[in-house]
Amino acid sequence: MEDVAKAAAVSTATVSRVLNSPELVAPETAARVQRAIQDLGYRPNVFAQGLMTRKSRLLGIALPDIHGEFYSELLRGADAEARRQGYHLLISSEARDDESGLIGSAAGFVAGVAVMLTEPNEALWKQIREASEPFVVIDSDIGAAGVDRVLVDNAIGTRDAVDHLLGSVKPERCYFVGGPRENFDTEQRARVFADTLSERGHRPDERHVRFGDYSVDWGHRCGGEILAAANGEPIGVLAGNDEIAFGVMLAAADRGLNVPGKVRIIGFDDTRLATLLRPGLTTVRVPMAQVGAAAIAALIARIDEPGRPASCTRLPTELVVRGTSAPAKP
Amino acid sequence: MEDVAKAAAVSTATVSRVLNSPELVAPETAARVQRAIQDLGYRPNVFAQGLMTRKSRLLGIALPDIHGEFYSELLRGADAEARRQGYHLLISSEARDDESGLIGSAAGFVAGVAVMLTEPNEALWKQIREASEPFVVIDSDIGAAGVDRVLVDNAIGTRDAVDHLLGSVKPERCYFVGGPRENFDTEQRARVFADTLSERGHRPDERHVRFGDYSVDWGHRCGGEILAAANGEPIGVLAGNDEIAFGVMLAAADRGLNVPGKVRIIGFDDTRLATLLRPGLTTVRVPMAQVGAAAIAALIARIDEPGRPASCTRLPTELVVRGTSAPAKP
DNA sequence: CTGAAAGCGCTTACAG
DNA sequence: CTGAAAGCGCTTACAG
Repeated sequence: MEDVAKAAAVSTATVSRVLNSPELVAPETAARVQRAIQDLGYRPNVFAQGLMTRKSRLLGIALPDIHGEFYSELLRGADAEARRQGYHLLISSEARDDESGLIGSAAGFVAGVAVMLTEPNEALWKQIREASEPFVVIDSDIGAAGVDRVLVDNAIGTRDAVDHLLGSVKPERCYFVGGPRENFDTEQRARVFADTLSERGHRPDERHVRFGDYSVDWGHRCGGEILAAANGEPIGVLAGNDEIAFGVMLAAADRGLNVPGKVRIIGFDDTRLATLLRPGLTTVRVPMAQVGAAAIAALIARIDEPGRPASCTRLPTELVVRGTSAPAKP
Repeated sequence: MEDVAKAAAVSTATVSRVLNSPELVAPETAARVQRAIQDLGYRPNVFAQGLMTRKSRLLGIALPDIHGEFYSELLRGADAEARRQGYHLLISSEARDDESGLIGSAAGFVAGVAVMLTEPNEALWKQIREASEPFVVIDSDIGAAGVDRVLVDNAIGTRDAVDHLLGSVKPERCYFVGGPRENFDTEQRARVFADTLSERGHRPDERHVRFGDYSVDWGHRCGGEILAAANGEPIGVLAGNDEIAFGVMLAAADRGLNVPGKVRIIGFDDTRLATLLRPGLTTVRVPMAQVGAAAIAALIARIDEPGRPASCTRLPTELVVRGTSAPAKP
């Protein structure tokens, strides 16, 4: 920096101003300094900057140990947005392990952090509320006392999926096979599933709304039970994610039941798996990359303007019709 | 820090020494300082530290825009190792885009960076050689003038896979359907495939060793061509990755050819897909999490001891037999 | 074994 | 609009 100042025949203060508040510098001076910066390939020292300004261009992102594909999509979106705004992304996959995970170890390190919270976690929420740096929470709909949040709007996609199913299946022959009961997304999907059916005059009971985990195995098992009890007319299954949906497809195959002929299946997430399966899996797309980008955008917005009211971004989900479901109006 | 010094009735220099070179401090003094640190919840300022020492506990990792699952597995391994050694991981998914990607933007920021390089990239290599911070290269077998590398040893798994195929298929009826020709892994897998067959007295020609891309589509297409030409006895296919293998399975299904009865198929990577398919996909497991961990370990080793000779870690691959291949000795 | 002091490279009131 | 100067919180020779 000293060299730049010398080369441009100004003080280091001016160089600093050119970089941080160009409006305070006379245009000609600024130009001269810019040129010197170019010529000398000067890059400000991040540590010195951080030491003075008390804030870095570093953002943390903490994810639970979720399905690989989700993870990487979200990260990709987050990274792209961070980069676009001149920030770097620090990752941590231990949102679940150690409570003090990223939050503790990156304290005072990072200008803010985005945490994904898929299940209730009071301990973590407490830390978030007490933390000194800005936080944004992904996927958690609760405990939102003034904390920025980014959510997936499961309602749209779920409603469309149920309507789609009802185009060719009776309400009483529709099932929801979800992930863990505590999982925010599964919970919301289950609720909207039940509500939508209710509006059609059929309130599903607990045999029709099932909870388990996000695995092929669970889908296979639960699908098997459902199919064993259901004979005759076609049934419809909305799964909590694509893997569960695939499990249900397997259960149908076990019984020689044609999909979509006898069983109409809809997944959730629109992962790669959905496009690979034959027939292709009808599913509800969740825009994970956008979720990541939105979280980072919200975080930076808060850093830039700490006083702003807490935001809540809701990203829409969308039904993607492929081969495992019948057309809406047969 | 000043407060800690005061509380422990020592100078800040001593506090610093307790933290960085405890062996230089008298045990009792050290204990006193430690206690003060505890009591006050003191955490050193990372920026001030970085400003003095010229190095951070930050490591960069740059990955090409590869398949989600790979990406996240590698990252998980890398993150775990970094954390274990008290480092943080900064990610960048743009190893491919902008040449100056992570390398430029994180310069002087990060104590070292791990880059994954799956194809020749002279421009990137040049930057790596000229960079001031330590680098370790993942997956690239070339241009290794004194640079630490972490590689996957494709030879073991490929050889085992071919042997496995040859247990029930004639050498002249074995095919390799690879990814991109320039891809280091595909190239090595193809070479070992050809060599192993040659040792068995049959040197395969270009009809038996094919290159395309890492997609289901390519596997489907290429598998279709191969199966169209091959009738009668069973054939064996080693695919460049699991998705290609799945494409070949699809091609077999198109023609009503039983797998593994008429077509024996082996994939590569052992992704989640391999376990989801029916029949389960026989495949060669690539330990991605370990690759990530090894890269970080090598990077830290170099940071700690800049003079050490360049290391080259080779992680073994392993054949995992599932349903798409016949038993070795029928 | 410990302390006083200089300095890392920046930013930012404070004067002018 | 610009510069001199203080200071951010640490580390590290240098003395003792």
